[in-house]
Amino acid sequence: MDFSAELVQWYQKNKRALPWRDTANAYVIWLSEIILQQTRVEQGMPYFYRFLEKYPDVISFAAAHEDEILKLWQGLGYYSRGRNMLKTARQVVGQYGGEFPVAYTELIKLKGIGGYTAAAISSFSSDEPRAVVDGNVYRVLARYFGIEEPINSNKGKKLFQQVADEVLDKDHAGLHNQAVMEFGAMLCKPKNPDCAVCPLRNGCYALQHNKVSILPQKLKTVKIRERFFNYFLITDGDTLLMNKRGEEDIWANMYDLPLIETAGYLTPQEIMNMPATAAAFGKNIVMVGASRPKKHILTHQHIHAQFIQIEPAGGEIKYQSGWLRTGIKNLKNMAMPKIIFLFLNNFFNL
DNA sequence: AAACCGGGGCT
DNA sequence: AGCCCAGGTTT
Repeated sequence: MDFSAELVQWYQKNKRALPWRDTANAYVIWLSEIILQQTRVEQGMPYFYRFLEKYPDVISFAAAHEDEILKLWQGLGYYSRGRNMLKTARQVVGQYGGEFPVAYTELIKLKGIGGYTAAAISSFSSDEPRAVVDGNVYRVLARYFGIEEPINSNKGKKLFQQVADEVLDKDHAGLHNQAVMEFGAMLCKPKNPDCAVCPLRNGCYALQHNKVSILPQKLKTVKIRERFFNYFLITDGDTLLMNKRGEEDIWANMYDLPLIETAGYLTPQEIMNMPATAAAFGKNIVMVGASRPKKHILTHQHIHAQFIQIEPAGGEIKYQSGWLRTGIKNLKNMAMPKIIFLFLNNFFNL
């Protein structure tokens, strides 16, 4: 038996009796699908009943006031779903004569209906062969077929939709779609799936390769640090003060300039007034120039750098670890981050 | 591609 | 505390 047939057989034996199943009424299916977006069945169920009782068809829904919809939606979260539903209901009444669309290409045009919901409504109401891809489908496909592409990358989304379309039973699209999702929700759960009793265990890549717990893969959004580097340009004849960076941070072991990092942006004058500046370079220093802030973008960090030229270069400087005086003619042999090289190259005409 | 939207259950 | 839920819209 193939993938789809196994799932459907499992589904027919184990499915929950849910009030929006066994209906072809696109309005009712739409109501349930919007409510169930990012929402557990148990949480959405009472709302579904309340909405259906108060608005038994799209005509009555479209006639509601937004305040009434939002009040009935209260506690469910993602309140734009309720507002979008009202827009869509009114559009269905105005443009489709109150006949809720069942074609994917029409449904996808409506507010609050994306690819998943359009596929769900069209397949459930008219068996249009469109594969649904939701959180459950990602999980089932990733595990069974061993797909390691992250589900939240553009490449991954395309790939999973493609695989879902390939395994779809096009003659029984609605049944197939419901089966995959129910299977993902009830058996192939995110944590502690019931692999021991799974009808697909023999063909499951993740189970055979001990990868159930790591699939599906998801790209975690790396938070970008905003950092503010205040560099000091201190020349003395044909030399300048440089800094060899340590092992820990970005640009490890490369050269930049003496640096005071701040938590946020400060103007050059504010930097000059900081006690840390006087402590490093002496009390009698004077700012003789400053660059505009420059932004340098790294994968995980945005560096906001500015260059402040100070004088005199006298003996008050307390050399910190890594600082060294270098001949300007040596600069061309020193490895520097691009933002430093660009500045020095421009300043000294290297 | 990432931010934003939300309450609630599970581990 | 972090992940996930029958995702979609906006920037």
